[in-house]
Amino acid sequence: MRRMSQRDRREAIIDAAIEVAMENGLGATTVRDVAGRMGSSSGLIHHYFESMDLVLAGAFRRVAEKDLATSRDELAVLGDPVTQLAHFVNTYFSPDRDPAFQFWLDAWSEAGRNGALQQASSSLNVEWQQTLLTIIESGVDSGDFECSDPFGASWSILSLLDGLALQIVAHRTVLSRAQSIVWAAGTIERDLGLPSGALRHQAPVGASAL
Amino acid sequence: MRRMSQRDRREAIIDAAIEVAMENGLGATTVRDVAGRMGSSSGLIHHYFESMDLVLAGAFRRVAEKDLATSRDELAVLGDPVTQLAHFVNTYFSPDRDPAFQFWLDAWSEAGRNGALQQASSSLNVEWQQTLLTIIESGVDSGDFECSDPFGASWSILSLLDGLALQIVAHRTVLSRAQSIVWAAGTIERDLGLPSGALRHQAPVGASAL
DNA sequence: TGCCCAGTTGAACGCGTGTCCAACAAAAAG
DNA sequence: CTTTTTGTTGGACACGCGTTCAACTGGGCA
Repeated sequence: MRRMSQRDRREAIIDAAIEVAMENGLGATTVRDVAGRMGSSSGLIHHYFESMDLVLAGAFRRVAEKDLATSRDELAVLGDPVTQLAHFVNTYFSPDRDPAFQFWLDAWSEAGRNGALQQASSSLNVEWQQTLLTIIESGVDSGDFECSDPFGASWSILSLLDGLALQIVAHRTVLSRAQSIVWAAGTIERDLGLPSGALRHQAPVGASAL
Repeated sequence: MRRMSQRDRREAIIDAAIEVAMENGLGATTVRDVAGRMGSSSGLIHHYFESMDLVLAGAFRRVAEKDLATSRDELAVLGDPVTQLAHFVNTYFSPDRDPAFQFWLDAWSEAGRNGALQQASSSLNVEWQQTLLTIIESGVDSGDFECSDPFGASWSILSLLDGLALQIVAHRTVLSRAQSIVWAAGTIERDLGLPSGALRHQAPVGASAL
């Protein structure tokens, strides 16, 4: 196996763990599978990570951080809060995000039994909520939104979206993505005092919304 | 070990599986643990269930069905739709339901990999949604609620509640139960054209709402 | 060129897993 | 009181798990 620096090897291990977890689930990701994916021996993993739990927490953290960063980058180039929120809602159920969302489901389930995972999961959930909070606050400032409790609204909206996404990813055919967008948009518009349809006036960017 | 009829033994196995899964989680529930809890040999389980996956799916189904039945019984004795919905929202985050909700988290996570679990999980989720739908429809009929899409509203409200409950159970301290009730009630009131505070005018029944 | 140390190996350890099945015992049928 | 049926036993099997560690490289420095 090609030698690497400590930094590179740690990254490579996490990369391999992500690939395996995408196929088998976080909970079913084993040391040997990760080593096999890397093309290395299994002993190598424990030379860089104290335990397998830390590898899994690292894998989740990386996937979730990248997903969040992508979302923030997309929001950054959009002008007003209404457009930003519309984009947020219209892309939340994109099939592209399904694998990352399965990671979230695994993390929420495992959080009670894996301390490192719980920490990663809860802190990243807070970051998503803060992303939403920033949009809402700027919308209240600009007069686009009417909301007396932006903090509560950010948690409510995120929870609504997560609850719907959960049905889509876990149960596949119970809810359609397009339908979920319409329902979420309606509830959020009422929550923020927006006119009906305000969050749906543009097609989702780069996402097939079936 | 005392002999039982096929029916009783199957029930006893599921009972024992539930007890174990309450402590260790669905995914960490083993044949030997279940047998030990029953005080029987481990071979007995496979005399009644083709595989361990079916035992776990059975355990989830039983817990979720009982939880649902309890909720429906409580709703049945309440008069008007507003009171029913208020009860629904005020009790959804009760600590009593935490163990059952952890079962849901496990089921949602495993659904993609355990067919029997996915079927149980998705059909029971639909039953919860239908419970909500019945309340909403009767409220629309009685003129208490204003809602053009009761079906969509039922899914949105359930998803909002699940999303909040998920934070409470998986992350423990990120959100408080009382706060979540207030947020959910606010959003639902706006969704159904209720006056602000309509769903919070009574204290939760038999639930410490910390 | 030769040494040294960091990166890497892979077998071994103890334990746990689901599944299987021949043997056993208790209840029911004759 | 036998015989048959049926619920139950518990060890065997093959495998997989996370973790450990002495032995083994191979690249960079002296």
